[in-house]
Amino acid sequence: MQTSLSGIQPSGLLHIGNYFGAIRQHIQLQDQAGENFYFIADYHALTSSRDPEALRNFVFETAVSYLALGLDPAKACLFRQSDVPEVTEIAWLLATVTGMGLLERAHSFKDKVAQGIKPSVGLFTYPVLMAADILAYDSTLVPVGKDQIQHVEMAQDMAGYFNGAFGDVFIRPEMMVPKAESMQKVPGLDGQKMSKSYGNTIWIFETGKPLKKIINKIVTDSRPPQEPKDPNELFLFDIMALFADQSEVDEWKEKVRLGGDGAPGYGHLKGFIRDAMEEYFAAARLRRYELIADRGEVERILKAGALKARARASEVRDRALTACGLR
RNA sequence: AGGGCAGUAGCUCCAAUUGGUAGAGCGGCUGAUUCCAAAUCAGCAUGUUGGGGGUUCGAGUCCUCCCUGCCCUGCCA
Repeated sequence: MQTSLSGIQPSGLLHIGNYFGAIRQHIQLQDQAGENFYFIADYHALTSSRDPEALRNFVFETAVSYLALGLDPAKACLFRQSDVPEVTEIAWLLATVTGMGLLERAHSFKDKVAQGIKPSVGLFTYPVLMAADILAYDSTLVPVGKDQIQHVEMAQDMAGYFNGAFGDVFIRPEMMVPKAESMQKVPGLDGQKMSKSYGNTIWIFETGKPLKKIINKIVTDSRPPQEPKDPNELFLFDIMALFADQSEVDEWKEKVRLGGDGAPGYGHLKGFIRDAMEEYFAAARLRRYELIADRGEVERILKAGALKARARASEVRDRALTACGLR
């Protein structure tokens, strides 16, 4: 039987890059046989948050977003990372078998330091906690984006170190990395990869006038509508393709390629994208409003998830404690 | 642990007379313009001056304690 594990950090509002890059695939997994765990990585978020109220809101908003976007609590176990204290216990056990060198080689850590961020010990040991997240539920499958491959490899390494020293305790999970060709490109407003750190994101649930303004900010050139253009070099169409049918996108592209009086300007294309996106997330937006109105229900779902997650994590922890001689 | 240096807006700052209403650049936001953007123009806001306490009519500025970061010298489970 397969056990999958997905996590997401509640460090901001979720954007469409998060959705098409990760969330959508995460949610699809719930329909496969086996168990599926989804955690909101609030311990991880604390490595960068100093604002308790904001963190609480982001955790809630992240839970609501997953549920609104289709996560079904009947099929999947959604919980807060910090509701499962066994994870931090396992993290300590893993830390004792993990060399400094492994962590010093972590890309994400080196990147943050290169950005000038003064790292806390928590940021440095982030991969250890993440390994504990992965190993605590005996997960067999971990879906991740390219940027997280190294972290999963490190989790596999740490499982190997511990098992090598103390016997078979942890299950080494497989990772599932989406194939490049199946990944839709999600450029940000400026054409770079959409990312919170670039400040070029579009919030999933944006609507109305704010949505119009943000879509209009998509960077274009100053060529007039009549001028024939190669649509494949316009990343505007990559964004459009996320929300519109292939045939519709092709129609627009053809008009742009031909140019002339019948050709749409960038403004028209943006108007179409805005409407398509608004429609695409319409149902989810409604569910989000309902969930926000019923905080208690969201809390109940998270608590129920935590109960199930703890049951599993405590089994794994006990196994580890016994193996290494602490019990 | 001891000694030294530093902390001002989201970011960067040798702005801030002897103690006298906290500034600039970048970024951000609003509007004009534009098919939409960009550029340009007009306008707006940046803030517990790391935190507490004290002196003073009045503290970014002086005193004190604490926090954080960097450097030096040590100590150690």
